[in-house]
Amino acid sequence: MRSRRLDYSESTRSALVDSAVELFTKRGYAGTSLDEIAKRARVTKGALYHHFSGKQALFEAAFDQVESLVYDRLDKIVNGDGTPWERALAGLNAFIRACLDPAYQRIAIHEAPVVMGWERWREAEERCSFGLVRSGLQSLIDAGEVEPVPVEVTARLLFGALSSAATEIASSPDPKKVGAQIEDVIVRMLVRLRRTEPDVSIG
Amino acid sequence: MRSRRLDYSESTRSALVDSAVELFTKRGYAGTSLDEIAKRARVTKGALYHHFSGKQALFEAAFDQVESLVYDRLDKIVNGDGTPWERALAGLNAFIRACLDPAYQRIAIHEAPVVMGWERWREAEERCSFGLVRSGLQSLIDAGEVEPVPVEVTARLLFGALSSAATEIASSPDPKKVGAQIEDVIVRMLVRLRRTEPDVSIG
DNA sequence: ACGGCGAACATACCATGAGTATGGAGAGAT
DNA sequence: ATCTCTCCATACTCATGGTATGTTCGCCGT
Repeated sequence: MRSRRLDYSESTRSALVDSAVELFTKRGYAGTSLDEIAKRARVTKGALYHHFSGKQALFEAAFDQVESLVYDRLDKIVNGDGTPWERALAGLNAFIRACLDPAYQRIAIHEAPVVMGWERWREAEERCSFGLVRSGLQSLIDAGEVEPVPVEVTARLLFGALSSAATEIASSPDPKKVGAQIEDVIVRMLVRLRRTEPDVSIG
Repeated sequence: MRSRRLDYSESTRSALVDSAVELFTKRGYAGTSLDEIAKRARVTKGALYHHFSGKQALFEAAFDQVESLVYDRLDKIVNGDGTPWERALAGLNAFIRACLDPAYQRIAIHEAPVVMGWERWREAEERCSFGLVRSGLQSLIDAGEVEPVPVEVTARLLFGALSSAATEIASSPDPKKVGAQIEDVIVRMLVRLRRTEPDVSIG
C-alpha cells in the first residue's frame, strides 16, 4: 500500500513545479526568487532544496511539465488519423496554438535555451516537440509528398521559424489574424515543396 | 581641441564594452559578474557605474556593438550592386556567416531577447539586421520576384529560421556542410516563391 | 600660477537572493 | 517503545548587483 507520506511528498513537489511554472512564466527565470516560489507553494526553501538540487533543476522540472503537455497534444495529432499531409497541416496548426500558451512560449521556447544551455535544450527538444516536427517532415518525404530535402536542417529551420513566429503572434494586437497569416505562409512554402497537386485546402 | 580627459573617458568606456562583449559571449549574461568585466577592463565597478546605469545598460551597449558591426556588413551587400534577387542571395549568405560569429549569436540572437525583454529586442532588431531581412524581402516583392506574401510575418519567419539555423551550423561538427545545406534549403524555398524562372544558380 | 570646480574614477558599504548546515517532527520498521 | 530515515523548517554563509561617499586630476577663469 502506498504510503501516506509519499502522497504528501509528491504533492508538495508538484506544487513547487506548478508554482515555478506560474512565476517563471510571469516574471522570467532571473526575475523570480526561490523564496517566492516556495512561498506560493506554501512551503519553505528547505522543502524546495529537498526536492530539487537547485534553481536550474527546478526550472528543468517546470520545462518538462509544460513541454510534456504540449507534446502529448501534438503527438496525438501528428501520429493520428489521416494522410501524412493532413496530419502535418493539423500538427502545424496545433503547434502554433501551443506557442500561444505564455508558459510554453516563455519557458520552453525563449528562456530554456539560455537557462539550460543550448546543448541541453536541444537534447530535450529532440525528444519532444522538435522531434515531432522532424518526424513529421520525415514522413512527408517518405510518403513522397515533399521533395527529399535534408531533414535535420529543414526541420530546424521550420522549428525556428515557427517558434519565432509564435512570439510574433502572441505579442500582436490581433493574434488571430497574424496566426492565420503565418499558417498561410508556412503552408504555402510547404505546398511549394510538394511534388504534386500544388493546390491545397487549408482548414 | 578635443580634451585629453575625454579621450581617456571614451577609451575606458569602449574598454568596458569590449570586455563585456568578450565575457558575455564566453559565459553568458548571468554567468558574468560586473567585477569580472571591470577587472578585465582594468578599472573598478565605480568606473562601470559611471558610464552605465547598470548591468542591463552595459549589455545593451555590448549588443549595439556586435549588432552594428553585422549591420554595416549586411547593409553594404543588401543595398549594393546587382539585381534584387542577387542581393538577396548574397545577403542571405552574409547573414548566415554573421550568425557564425559567437558574439553575435549568443549576445544578439540568443540572450538579448531574454535579457532586454522581447519587446525592446524587437525594436532594436527592427532598425538592424531584421530590418534588412524585411526590406530585402520587400524589394523582392516590389520587383515582382516573389509572390506578394505578407511581408512582416514572412520576414519574421525567415529571420527566426535563419537565426536558429545559424546555431545549428555553429554547433555542428561540420559547419561548412550544414551551412551549405541550410542555404540550399532556404534558397529552394525562396525559388519556389518566385514567380518566374524557377531555376537558379547558387554561388 | 593657482585655486577650485566638476568629471572621471576608486573604495567601502548595503541588500538581495542562491545555496548550505543543522535541527526537528512524524511515519513506518523492528 | 524506540529507532531510523524521509521530509521539511530555520538559520546561517557568500556571491553579486547596486549605492554612497571619498579621491584624483585635467581644465578654466582670474
